[in-house]
Amino acid sequence: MNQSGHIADLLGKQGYRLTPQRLMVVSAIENSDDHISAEEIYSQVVARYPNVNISTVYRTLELLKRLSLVTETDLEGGRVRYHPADKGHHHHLVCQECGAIIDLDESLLEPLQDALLREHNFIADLRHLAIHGRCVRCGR
Amino acid sequence: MNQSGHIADLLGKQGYRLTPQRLMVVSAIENSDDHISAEEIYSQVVARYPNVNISTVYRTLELLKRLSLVTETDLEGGRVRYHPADKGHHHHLVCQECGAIIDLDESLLEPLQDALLREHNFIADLRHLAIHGRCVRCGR
DNA sequence: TTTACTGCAAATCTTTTGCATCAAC
DNA sequence: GTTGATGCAAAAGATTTGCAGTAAA
Repeated sequence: MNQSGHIADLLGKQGYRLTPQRLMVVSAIENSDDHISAEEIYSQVVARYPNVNISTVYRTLELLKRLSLVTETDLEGGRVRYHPADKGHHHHLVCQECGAIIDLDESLLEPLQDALLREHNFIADLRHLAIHGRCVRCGR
Repeated sequence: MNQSGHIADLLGKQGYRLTPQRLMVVSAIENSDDHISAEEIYSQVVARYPNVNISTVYRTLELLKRLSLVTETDLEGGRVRYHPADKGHHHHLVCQECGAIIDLDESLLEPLQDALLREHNFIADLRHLAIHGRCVRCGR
């Protein structure tokens, strides 16, 4: 299980250079409570290091994805969000009304996963599923 | 239950002008076996009516969405797909390896829908869920 | 010193918008 | 004849890329 700062270690061990830009991108992702977008990461990094470029953020995210250190999810449409790959709970209920994002317990999806395997021989990758609908407050 | 051509009727009855461009966009959606993208609709329309503009396609889709005559789904990322709103509920298994799209029976998702309502008071809109993973042929 | 990484600017791709013209009603 | 719909061109938003300079190792 990765602790804070682990992603940077892994990068270093694999021979990737630990530039301040990369470290700040990684730390933004690790310190985010929830999924974070490229733009949000960029804002955080720029605050301390004003001349970083957003393309560096994207290139770092690309690298982290390739190494399976972060996962990307498309919770909205048109803006992808990132999240450390080993930080559990990757299911979300997204309210179409108010935009609220509710974390979903993994166990609720196990029966579905089993059924898909049984009836369709389909190995479902349910690590980052987003289910849209209406939350309690927004009712129907 | 809408028959072929019904969307155009509905548009007309609501006072929207039945331009050839609109009719062709609507017909492309109605005749598509599966979900169709804006770009694909555009190609079909341009083939017969070479000077239509893709912005017209988007404007028509926008209108049809607003009137709940078509539904949009985000099966991939970065490109949305369209589908007549009343053409049954589609769930898809999307193979990450070969891209195959397998239609999924609605009943498999009912338990999940119930569980979400029960445990989170969340009214899930599972009309167009896409589940990614690996199909039989691509194994794991 | 080497070459991976970065910043910058420009390109891409999808979708949206302003505006003058045009055609469905 | 009106007014809503279209075409065009340009903008917008997210992401990618080419290239020459820079700094991590």
